[in-house]
Order: sequence, then C-alpha cells, then structure tokens
Amino acid sequence: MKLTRISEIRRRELRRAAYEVLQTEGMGGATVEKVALKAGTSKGIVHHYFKTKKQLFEHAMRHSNSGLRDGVIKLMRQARTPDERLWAIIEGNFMTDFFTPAICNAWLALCAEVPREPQLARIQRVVHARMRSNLMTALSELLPPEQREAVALAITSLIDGLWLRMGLHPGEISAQTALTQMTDYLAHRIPRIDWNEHLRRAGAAA
Amino acid sequence: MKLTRISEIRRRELRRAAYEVLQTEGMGGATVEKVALKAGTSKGIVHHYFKTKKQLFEHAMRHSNSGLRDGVIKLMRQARTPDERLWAIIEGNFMTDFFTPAICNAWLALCAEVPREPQLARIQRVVHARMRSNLMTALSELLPPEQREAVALAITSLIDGLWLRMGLHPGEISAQTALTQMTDYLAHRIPRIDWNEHLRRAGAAA
Amino acid sequence: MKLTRISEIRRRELRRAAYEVLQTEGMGGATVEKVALKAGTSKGIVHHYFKTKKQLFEHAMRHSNSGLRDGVIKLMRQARTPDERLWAIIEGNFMTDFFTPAICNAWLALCAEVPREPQLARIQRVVHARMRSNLMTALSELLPPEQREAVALAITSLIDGLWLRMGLHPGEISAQTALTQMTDYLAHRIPRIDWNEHLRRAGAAA
Amino acid sequence: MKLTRISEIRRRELRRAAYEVLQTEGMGGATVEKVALKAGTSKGIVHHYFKTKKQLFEHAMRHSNSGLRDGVIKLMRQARTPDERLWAIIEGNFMTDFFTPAICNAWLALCAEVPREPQLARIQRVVHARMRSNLMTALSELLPPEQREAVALAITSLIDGLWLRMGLHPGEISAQTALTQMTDYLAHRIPRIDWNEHLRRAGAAA
DNA sequence: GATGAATGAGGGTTCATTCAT
DNA sequence: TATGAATGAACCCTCATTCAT
Repeated sequence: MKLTRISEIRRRELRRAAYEVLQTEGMGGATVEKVALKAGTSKGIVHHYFKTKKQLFEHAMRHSNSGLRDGVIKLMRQARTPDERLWAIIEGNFMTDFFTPAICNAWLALCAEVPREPQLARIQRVVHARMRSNLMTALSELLPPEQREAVALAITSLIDGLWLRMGLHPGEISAQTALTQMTDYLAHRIPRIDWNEHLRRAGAAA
Repeated sequence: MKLTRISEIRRRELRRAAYEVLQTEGMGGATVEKVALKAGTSKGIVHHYFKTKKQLFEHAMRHSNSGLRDGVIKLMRQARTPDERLWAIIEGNFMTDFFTPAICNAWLALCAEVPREPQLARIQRVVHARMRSNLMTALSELLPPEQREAVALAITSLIDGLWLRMGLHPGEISAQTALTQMTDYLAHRIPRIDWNEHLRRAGAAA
Repeated sequence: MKLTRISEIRRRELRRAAYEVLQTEGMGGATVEKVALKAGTSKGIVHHYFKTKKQLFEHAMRHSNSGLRDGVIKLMRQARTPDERLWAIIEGNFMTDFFTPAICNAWLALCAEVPREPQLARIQRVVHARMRSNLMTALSELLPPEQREAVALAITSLIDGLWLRMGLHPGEISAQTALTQMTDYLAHRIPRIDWNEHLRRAGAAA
Repeated sequence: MKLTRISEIRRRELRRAAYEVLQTEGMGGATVEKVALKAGTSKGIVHHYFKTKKQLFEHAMRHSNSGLRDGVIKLMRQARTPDERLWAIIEGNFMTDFFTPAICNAWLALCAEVPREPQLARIQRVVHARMRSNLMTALSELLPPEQREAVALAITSLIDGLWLRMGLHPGEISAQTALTQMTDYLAHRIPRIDWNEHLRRAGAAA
C-alpha cells in the first residue's frame, strides 16, 4: 500500500515530466534522458516505471487529456440548462490554463503520432468518443435530430482548428478570440439562445 | 545548363520521395535512407542535393504546399464572381487528390515540427498569409469590413480541423462531408449566396 | 539457529531456481530478476543471500553436480563387484531424471563459462577429479595399470559427448541408446565381463 | 564488383574478429565494440555489414566450421581406401591448428547458444549432418549395415567429448592423446585395419 | 555525378548492484 | 528479513553526415 503510493507518485511525476518535455521538444526531441532530467531522477528509473518509451508517452497523452476532461467536467457540474451544458464543453476546451502555445504543441505532437501508434490511436478514439457523446447529449434538447450530427462535427472541427492555430501561430489568437468564434458559429446555428451572454460570463469569470 | 536541368529533376524526385516517406512513416520514422530507397538512389546522393536532412524536408513541405496551391490557383482562374472565388479557395482545399489520409498525415507531421523549426515556420507563415490574403480578397465584396476577419479565421480553422480529422479518423470523413460542412457555415454567414449550388456543382465535377 | 535454518532453505530455493532458469534461458538470459521470479521472491532477496550473481551461479553449478553425484553414490552403494561399481558410475550419468535436454543444456551453459570463471573452473576440477578417482578405483581390478588411464579418458569423453548430443539434438538420443553405446565400448575393452547383463538390468529397473 | 569485393573482405575480417573475440571472451563477453576494436574499425561499421549481433555470430560460427571442414576435405582428397577416408575425417578433427584450447572454447560457447538460437541450431544441424554422412559413407565398406549407425554415433561422441575436454582442461590433453584414443576405439571396433599405422603416419606428418 | 564505406554521436533498453524503509 | 526504489554502466542499434573512389 505504502509502496504503491510512492510508485504512483513517481509515475505521476514522470508522465508529467514527459508531457512537459513534449511541449518544448516535440516527439522527435523528447528523449528518455530529458524526461529523467526534468523529473530530477536517473534514466534507469524511467524504465523502472514505464517498460518502454512508448508507454511513457501514452501515459503522457492520458495525462494531457485528463486535464482537459476534468476542466470540462467541472464546468458541466455547474451547468443547469442544455445550452449551459453545451457552452461548458466549449468553454472547457479554451480554459486559459490549457489553451496555451506549449500545450497545443504537445497536443499536436501527439496527434502527429496517432496514425502510426495504435495505442495512441486508441486513446484518441476514446477521447473523441467522449467529446462527441457530450456534444450530442447537449444538442439533443437544442436541435432537431437531423442537424445534430453536422453541428457536432463543426464544433469539434472548429475547436481543433483553433487549437492548431494556437500551436502554429501563438501570437494570432487567444482564448477570447477563440470563444468569440465559437459564439459566432453557435449564434447562427442555434439562434434562439443568447450565446453572447455565455461569452460575457466566461469573460467575466476569467 | 544541361546539368542544372538534370540536377533540378533529381531534386524534384527526392523531395517528392521525402514527402511520400513522410506520409507513411511520419517525421520520426523518415530517415534519409528510406527516402533514398523510395527515390531509387543511394543515401549519398540525397546529401549531395540537400546539404542536410532538415533542408530536404523543408523542400518536401514546399512540395506539399505547392500541390495544394496549384489546385486552388487552377480553380480560381475559372472563378468569375466573388463567391466563386471564395468557393474556389474552399473547394481547392478538399480536392480528392489531396484530401486523403496519407497526405493529411504528412501535413500533420510537418505542422508538428513547425514550433521548433524556424524554416518550416517561415514556410508555414507564407502559406498561411497567402491563404488569408486570398480569403480577404474574396470576402471584400461579400461582407462588411468588420466581419471579414472573423469569417476568414473561421474558414481556415474549419478547414484545418477537417484536415486533422481526416488524418486522425480517416473513416469518419470524406471530401463530400467536409464540403457540406463548409457550405453549412457559409450559408449562415453569407446567406444571400446560394452555396448549395456551389456544392452541387463541385459534386458533379468530381 | 532457527534463522540459519530458514536462511539455508532460502539459499537452497534460490540456487535451485537459478539452476532452472539456466536450463531454459542459458547463461546470457539468466538474469537475477528471472531467478527471483522463479523462486517467488524479490530481486533484492537474491543479493541478500548471494553477494553477487557469479556466486549464485557457482552454487547453481554445485547444485547441479550434487544431484548427479548423489545418484551415482546411491547406485554405488548397491554395487558389490568391480564391474558393478564401474557400471554404477556409468549408469548414474544417464539416469532419466538427469539425462534430459534441459539439464544437459544447463550443464553445457555452465561448461561454456568455465574457461573465464575461476570459481566454476575450480568446481569443475573437483567434480572431474572425483569422477576420475571413482573410475580408476573401479578399473583397478578390471584392467592392467597401463590401460586404466586411457579407458578412463575414453569413458568420460564418451559420456560428455553423449551429454552434449542430448543438449544439441535432443530428439536423436535417449538414455537407452547412450547406455547401449557405453556397453558397446566396454564390451570391446573389457570383454571378460558380460556388460549386456548390466544393461539389461538397468533397462529393467527403469 | 569492386565494391562487393571490398565489402566481402570487410565481412571476412569482421567475422574473423568476432570469432577471435569469442575465443577469449565467450558469448557473454563478446560485445560488438570488442569485435570492432579487434577488427580495427568502428562500432558502426559492424552494423553496416551485419544487421544484427546475432547475424554476426552466426557468420562467425560458419567461419569456425568452414575451417574444420576445409581441413577434413583436404585430407579426404588424399585418401584412397575406405579406412583412409575414415581416418581422414577423424584426423581432420584433431589438426593442431584447430584442436586448441581457444578454438574449443569458442566452439563450446557457440554450442551453448544452440538451444536458444534457431539459426545457430540450423547451422549446427547442417554441420552434424555432413559429418554423419561422411562417416556413414566411409563405414559402408568397413562394417555391416547394422553396426554403422552405432559406430558413427560413438565416433562423433568421442570427438565431441575430447573437444570438450580440450576446452575445459587444456593441460590434460593433446591432439596426440586424442588421436590415440580414437585409434584405440577403432582398433576394437574395426580390428582388421591397422589403425596404428594411420596414427603413426599422422604423427609423422605433424 | 554517384556510390557505399566509414564514422561517431546519441538513443532506448537491460541489468547487476546498492540502499532506504 | 524482505521489498522494491534507485542508480549507473554497458550494450545494441540507428542514423545523419562525411569521404574516398
């Protein structure tokens, strides 16, 4: 029990370190040694906790997603109406803690590996499915069935596109502009809701 | 003169080979040897034409973008009205020759390197600037000034998001669904144009 | 006293485990961790009882030899005549419990280390000396002095050669064929004894 | 052609170096670096010519066997009668160039890996088959059919056993004593031939 | 221009061994 | 006694790059 505790802490530290290295170095430059260095341990200990480099970065990807997921969950808890729930999903994807150049770069680096790493693909699929499920649930009370699918796709695509831009052109975008974009889209698609009100509250909270 | 000609052909072959290797292997797995093999030459010749591996993949990125650019240019030549021009830009980004899983993966792999490769960043910036300029020009006759910026951002973000999806979840999307998405967005944003007509024509052409 | 007893049991378990790992993994693949795993303990405990990996496998070699030695001793106790004693030595080397592919492989793996491991060489020398002494004693009443040396050498070489074959080509040999070989040799060398009778009894016992 | 030539020379050097390292260091201590050092090249070049360490030592084993085989072939060419052919096989296995402690150790080291290395096993099987075939041919005119198998087994086992002894107890044996042993055995098994005459000539030749 | 030989740095991984608990 | 955390050395292998032919 005690041992498991220590081991769990180390694993957390290491996957966090791996994630941070990923942000600055990309996948190609993320060596086990750098991760060990950032975690303040030896190279050997990394392999003590993660059999392989791939496993380490799989856990880094889980770590990455869990941060975002927790943010969304927290916001959704406070949501009372369908539009609040939808907005919570969107706002959660642009929290200022996560919507940063470094994190978007790490996300991009992991995405680029997905096509050749079945495990990463699996994680990606799960994350994607959860996102879609959340969206569809929220949309179910806002739109007729035949429109939901398309809107869910548009929302996720927009979010991904904005994340990509934050990664590639950090200076040209901010959480504020990103949320404004989302608001604009929603305003046209689901006009009976006052999405600007949501945006205003989000800005006030930040 | 003759030699230069031959040399130019070799360079073209090599950057093409590099691009193809990138599609299947990603940046991490793209070695000089694999590129040489795909081009049917020796490893030494690659370094004869490209001083360094980085340079090779910079040219591969240029090659990648030039293909897309040529497609857009060709479509724009046939455009007569502002909305045709705007549609040409969009349609050009989802031509079935380019909007494929392999190519989207290569694009993704290159994007992921941008943050740490100033040269790639430079190319990316140029490409991005051209895209934006084209969009703004086309929008200048379709929207009042204060809306153009936001719409241009939305369009590029949507396109990028849809490309990303093609890279990550190839089975879930097609050029047709992508163009439908773009049509939906434009229909809300610039309602006085019959974008479905554009979509129909694109479908017929394909 | 009690502790020593427990500690002795642990050491026995560990050297036995080491020996078993050796059978399947060879010297190169025999890691301390695998030994610990097979013994059902932790890696640390191995080093608690055996200061070093070399020591562990020295004891494994002793374990290996002691098994064979005990078998020979048991058979020799029942021997009444010189030829029975000689036969006991030979039969003991091909008891079906020991003359197995796995055990022959472990023996081979240890032999291969002898040239570079003085401790293993020492053990090997002792074992060899005992074998030779036993043989010479038995032969002393069967052959004139000037022949004993050569016959002892032939017997040991034949035995080793047959063990080697069991290790390398397990399917091509059995205890029965090995004993027949030995019988053939003895029949020519010491013709006044009916070695086939010994062979028959050994077969009946098995 | 020229290149192949150079490459072939390097490969020969390297497998020879590998074989020599094997003699002094055993399989466990035979590192790629030591082989490179002994060959006077860099570590990288070893992998340029042999994809993997295993492959390198497979070729080393082939090298080892080819030396012995060539010796036997040379002797067999001069053989005119069945008994000369049989003796050629035996004498070839105890030529003073090969029947040395170092070479017997290398042989032992390779044998010990056979059970876990399919490729080595394959080579071993081929070598063994050739040996057996040679023996059976030579014996076909010396013994009735029902005895040949057993005698062939005895001869190979004796040879192996004597090689093992040379590896483990170099001081206790020599080519001369080994050949005497073989002579003794043959004298009993195939008494109508004067094997001592063969032995004498071998001694005179050496 | 073209080839592949050669190098050397660096990466992932394994493993014996030591130590703190 | 027993565990497994931690280290560091060493090994195999990859690869970009340089060079000689």
